[in-house]
Amino acid sequence: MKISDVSARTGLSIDTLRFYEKIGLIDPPHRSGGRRDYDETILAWISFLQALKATGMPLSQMRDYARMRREGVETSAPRRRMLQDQREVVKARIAELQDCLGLLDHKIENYERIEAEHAAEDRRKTGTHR
Amino acid sequence: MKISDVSARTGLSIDTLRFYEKIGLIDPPHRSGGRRDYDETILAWISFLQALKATGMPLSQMRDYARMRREGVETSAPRRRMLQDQREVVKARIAELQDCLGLLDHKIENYERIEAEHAAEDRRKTGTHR
DNA sequence: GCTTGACCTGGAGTTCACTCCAGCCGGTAG
DNA sequence: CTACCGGCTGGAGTGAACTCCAGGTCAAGC
Repeated sequence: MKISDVSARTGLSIDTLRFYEKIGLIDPPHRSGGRRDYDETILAWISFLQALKATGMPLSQMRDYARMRREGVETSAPRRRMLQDQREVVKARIAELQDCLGLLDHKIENYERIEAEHAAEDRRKTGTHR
Repeated sequence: MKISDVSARTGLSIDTLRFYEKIGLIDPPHRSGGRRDYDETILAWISFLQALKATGMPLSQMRDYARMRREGVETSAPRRRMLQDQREVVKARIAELQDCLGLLDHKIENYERIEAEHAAEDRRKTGTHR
């Protein structure tokens, strides 16, 4: 698979793929004629990276995870711990967002009330009552 | 209230408060002897800003909101719409994070399984079976 | 055989949201 | 009176995560 294929299938730009390789998130793929030649397994890994990113994990931590993954099964425990920690982060974030949702709902209701009053005011002024 | 008080009560640094003022998120407060002198109402506004920020809204949008707020009640509708849009953003983000949570749980279980097998393997090797 | 287009590299530039700094001022404690 | 503290300004610097660019290579199509 060419880099353009990986880009199309993952939604990451070609530049981002090379950037991720440079910082150690993605293993350097084989080359054919100087060009990167990825195998299919990269897609699952990238989609996992995208999920970690979606959780808000910084690239630096993702890089640590990727490094441990390369080191094999003996790093299983710390990797699991990383994911467990991240799960707590995500839970906390969800709770925070739910609080925000409540506040937004409250504010929106407030605006609706104000707009209704304002409209009533307008009707009274223009004499279009009832 | 001095800037250091506002900083202490909101958790925003003094630099951040001045920065928010510079970009138009916070109205320039009165000055006493050249120093900023905030009144209590600033606290509610900043806490609302912090909530918007927590939803992931960029400062540029928050600045638009702040500008409309200064313009008064006739901007009520667009402000309400902003908050409604942001509510959808937040809902989508919560859904995304919940998906991530599921993936993390799955991965963590996987690690637990692998670690259990690995431990079993170790016991067999060292002859400490059962 | 020449042009085109995809890919390569190293490095510079961008955006966002701060954060820090030098140099200045003015009120207060010793 | 002077030394210090907290605040002031304009502007530079930071870190994260890309994004873009110049200049080069190479295989394939016409």
